[in-house]
Amino acid sequence: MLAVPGGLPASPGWAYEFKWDGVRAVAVVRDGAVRLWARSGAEITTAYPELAGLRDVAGEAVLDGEVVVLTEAGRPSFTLLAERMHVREPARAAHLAATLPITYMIFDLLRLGGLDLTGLPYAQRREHLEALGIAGARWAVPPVFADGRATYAAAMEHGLEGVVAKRLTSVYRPGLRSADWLKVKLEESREFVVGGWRPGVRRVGGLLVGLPAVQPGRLTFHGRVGGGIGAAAERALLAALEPLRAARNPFVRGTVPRADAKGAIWVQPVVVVEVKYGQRTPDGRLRFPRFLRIRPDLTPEEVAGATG
DNA sequence: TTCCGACAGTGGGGTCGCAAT
DNA sequence: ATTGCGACCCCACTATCGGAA
Repeated sequence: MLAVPGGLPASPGWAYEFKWDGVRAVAVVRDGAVRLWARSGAEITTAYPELAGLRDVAGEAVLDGEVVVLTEAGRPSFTLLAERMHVREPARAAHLAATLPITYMIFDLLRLGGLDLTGLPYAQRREHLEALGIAGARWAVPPVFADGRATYAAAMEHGLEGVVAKRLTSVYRPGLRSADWLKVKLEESREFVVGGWRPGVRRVGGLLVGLPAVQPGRLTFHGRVGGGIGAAAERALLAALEPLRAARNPFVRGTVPRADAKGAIWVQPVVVVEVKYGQRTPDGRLRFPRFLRIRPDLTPEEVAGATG
């Protein structure tokens, strides 16, 4: 069951959980063994050997949750988890389980003792889940809250990805994206300067964007933006960028990875665009970026620099 | 006839493994 | 040894098409 993007519900009758930034996983505990499945249907058991211990706590059960890697600050890091996601070789997985351990955030109980619980309302499934008393070094049942605004504020304070609101009366619908679960993400939008673009299937595939560098007239690279460019926006972007074609790369030397520069058409760094995104990666790139609008009212000088 | 929802397609940040260069 | 590419993970958004209203 998947969540639909939305805002905080105003009506009562909802439970609020933190949104965990990791990999969704269903755990099947049966016959003294634990098997894990990804959203795609692929089995991912061998990637996370530290969850084998779940066999002792749940009996016969099917659990739903999110695999995360917590930083020292206690915040999930998808970037760190990425190093573990693809590992299938047992020896390497065991080594990583010791050096970069994951935590399984269990937030739903789909089967217990041979009984299907998906037809029960959320509130009752949650009661059964909590009654299991699951707690361990590598897994947890994270808390649920009744106050949406307070939960959102706490997520913001702790630098989490957002909040998921779940209707208390809703049944579990496997594989379905349902409005009974709403994900309310913490997002930012700000202005960047366009330093080039890459043609794609469309005329404008993605924009290479950056922020003014210390060196005048140059940019530090912050990633590519291709999502959110509709037909009208594409026309406007081409009209603005075509006259600015430049022979040289306006980004500070060495800040644009080779793979990003491939096929790029450079422009004088003049056009300012507003970009919406989730978070930034450790090296400053934008995660889930999408184009919002051109800001013809702003000049690069008015866009805060790379440090701001 | 119009509207809406599901779906495919296009774009993004990543890692890993393998094949081609 | 490097580069390219697809397979998996996370995703947002647009355009399209068929069915419901």
